[in-house]
Amino acid sequence: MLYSTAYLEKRLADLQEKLRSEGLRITPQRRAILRALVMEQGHPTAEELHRSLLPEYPTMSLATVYKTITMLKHLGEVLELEFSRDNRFDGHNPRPHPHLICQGCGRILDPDVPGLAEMIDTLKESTGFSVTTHRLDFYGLCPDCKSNNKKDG
Amino acid sequence: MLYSTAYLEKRLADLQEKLRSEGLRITPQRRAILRALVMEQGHPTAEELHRSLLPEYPTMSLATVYKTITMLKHLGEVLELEFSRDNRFDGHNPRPHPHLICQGCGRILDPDVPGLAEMIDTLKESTGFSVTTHRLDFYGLCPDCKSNNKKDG
DNA sequence: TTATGTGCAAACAGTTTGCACATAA
DNA sequence: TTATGTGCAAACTGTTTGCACATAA
Repeated sequence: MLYSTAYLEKRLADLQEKLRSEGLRITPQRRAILRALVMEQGHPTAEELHRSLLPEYPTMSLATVYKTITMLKHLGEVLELEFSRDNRFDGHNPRPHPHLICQGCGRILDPDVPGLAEMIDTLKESTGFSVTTHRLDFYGLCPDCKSNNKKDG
Repeated sequence: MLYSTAYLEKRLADLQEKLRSEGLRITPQRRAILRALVMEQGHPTAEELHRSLLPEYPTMSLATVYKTITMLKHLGEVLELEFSRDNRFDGHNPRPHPHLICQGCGRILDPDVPGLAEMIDTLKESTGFSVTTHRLDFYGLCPDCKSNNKKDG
């Protein structure tokens, strides 16, 4: 997940433009939440976003974070990863895509999975379903956590 | 998901034997919950299980349903599908496997996904992760709901 | 100026837990 | 007989909502 600063600034500007074009107001809170969602590498929870914003915006409420994320989901600009506790949000790539989750450090990567589109086509053919979206999470240990485990064990 | 009655009865007997061998008590409630989990086609929620048991076991509490499911998860005999609301449980195949979920009728199928093992091997190689488990859900419309949609539209 | 957004606190829903009572072994 | 399980109600946690006040446009 290595986006250039220029790329991230462009994404942020595009998001603001989208709000504007939808007639939605651009408040300091929304600007801050957009920025945090875009700049934050990784897939933060609502709590994490809120916590990271509090120092600079001491009156920022968690409810506003949730409301803004909900708005962005409806605009199709944020992907929500639902876990049974602590959902996480992807403000970079709002289209469904596979995730690779390290059970050691919690890191979430967006790996390339070659052949996925073909797999879904096959699935459609064999089942008669129309497959419109998906949620694909692979769990394991990242290289770092694998070697740490060996040291500890 | 078309298991024969004989197969389901065997699964039920195996589960009871597992409890016995672990020194866990076989109470009427547990017997009933095991039976419901095994016989219920599909992937019921805790509430659905509880509701289906209430007529025959009017004093059955939702807490006991949860506690029994938790026990079965620890024994590795039930797979929990976590959604942000209303988790669902698979008492047939407790190993992680792909699901195909109809957004029309809520039906959940366990499709064959050829090439999945190879895909995971490739993922391991390209990322250096050890991939130990996964959660793979494909969403769409089943053939029935597709044609109903056409009629309604 | 006024429709929209914010922040607080309360509500909500699914799940878990503490504890007195019941019961399988 | 007694360690384990049950059922109730309360607690918990992440998320949503209602409403008075604030503010972007």
